[in-house]
Amino acid sequence: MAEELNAPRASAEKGHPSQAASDEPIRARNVLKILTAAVEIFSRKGLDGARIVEIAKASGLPKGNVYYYFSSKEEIYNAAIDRLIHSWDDAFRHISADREPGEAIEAYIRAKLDHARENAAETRLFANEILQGAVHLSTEARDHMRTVTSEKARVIDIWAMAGKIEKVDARHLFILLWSATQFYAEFEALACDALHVSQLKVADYNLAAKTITETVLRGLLTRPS
Amino acid sequence: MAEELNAPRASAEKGHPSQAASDEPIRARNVLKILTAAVEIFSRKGLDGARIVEIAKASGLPKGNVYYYFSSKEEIYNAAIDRLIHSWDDAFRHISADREPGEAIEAYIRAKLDHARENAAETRLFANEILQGAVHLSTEARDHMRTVTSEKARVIDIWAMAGKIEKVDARHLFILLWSATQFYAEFEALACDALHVSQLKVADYNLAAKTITETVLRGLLTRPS
DNA sequence: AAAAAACTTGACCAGATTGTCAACTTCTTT
DNA sequence: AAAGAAGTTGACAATCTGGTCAAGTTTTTT
Repeated sequence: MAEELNAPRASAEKGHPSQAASDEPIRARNVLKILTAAVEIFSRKGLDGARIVEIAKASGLPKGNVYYYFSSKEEIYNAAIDRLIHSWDDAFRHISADREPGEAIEAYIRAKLDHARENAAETRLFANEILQGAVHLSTEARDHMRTVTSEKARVIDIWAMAGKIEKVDARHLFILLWSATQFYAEFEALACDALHVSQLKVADYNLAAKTITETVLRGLLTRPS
Repeated sequence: MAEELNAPRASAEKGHPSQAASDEPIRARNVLKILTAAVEIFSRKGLDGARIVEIAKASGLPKGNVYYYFSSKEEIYNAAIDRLIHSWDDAFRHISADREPGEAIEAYIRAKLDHARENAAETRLFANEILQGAVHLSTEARDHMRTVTSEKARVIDIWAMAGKIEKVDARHLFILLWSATQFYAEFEALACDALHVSQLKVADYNLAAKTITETVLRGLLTRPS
């Protein structure tokens, strides 16, 4: 209902995928401005806490213009959330049965940390959404994450059965890795306090990667003793 | 300014610590009701996202009554936040130089996980506050946490110098332990999906403790090889 | 039991917030 | 260059929200 408003929007909603940004420069640019600002604000305040004037101001557009592209705050939020899911898979791709567990897990940790650092706002937004109970995550998105997790858990099991790593609960292991790699972006204020720095730099992320990798891998890899 | 309103409140604000709940049954009971409800709501929505009518409803008191005990939403929030800090130290007490690192760290992990499970709402509230930039954490609270962290980091260093554990960056190690132990309470929805359960039970927490402990300790403890 | 203090409550207010819209400007098409 | 589509904008309305308060009830004190 009320989906037919803002007619021009609909025409571009599921536009021909062959024609990208240059096809609709103004719309694409402004939608991007809005979503970028929205991710930043939503990631700190959540859906209910964010004020759309704040998003409008951060995007450099007047409020009325924001409503030209999106019909409600929820719609902006959902659009922002939808973009998060795909980033889930990327790092996970490293967990593959045909690789050696040591380098695969190290690569995974690095990829996760890099992603969190380079997409801190998105990472926080995701955290915020889960904190609130994942109410706005589509069931498809959750199903997808579940499926990928199961798939990758089997890789861990295969490595364990092959004697390449110690026996470990794969799902809890993933949680251990997720939590550690996302922490620095999500709880930057706390990490800064703990590390006695005023701002996380690349060096801090490198030492984080080293600490996580060494600690976990040393505990995981079987040794030819 | 405007601090003199609600006069009776002030009289009990810093009341004689010798007389506890039974001294002011009604006030103590209602303040507790409000704070309990507030922690639950704030932990999901944050300061700006929470509606005080919602807190009022959850506490079973009419809104006007809530304002009889607290003069603003911020005051409720700060009161809720203040209670979090002390729980910080409790688990940390296990990290002590005169204990064996293996059992000390295991006890620490267990204590942290237990605390997160038993105080899920508080744990989420803390996470939410840090996510938003820790703006409402008093500087004393942050200083305290920093101090305790430094103190305990030295214990790790002592263990490492004594050759009892591998060399590791103590602060990043703590972050690894914090993130893993808090994850289950903060991101329960995600953990449930990952573990293929609809609700976390004690058994899940036990397996979490086992996985974290074994993985980290196996990677940390030096072996008499 | 009377008075005072503590507590309760729903109605109310002012400002904030979401969402609308008509008039306007800019871009695209022909 | 004309016409139509797309985009812009500030003003506006309806609702929501934080916070107040006066009038009432209950509890405590004397």
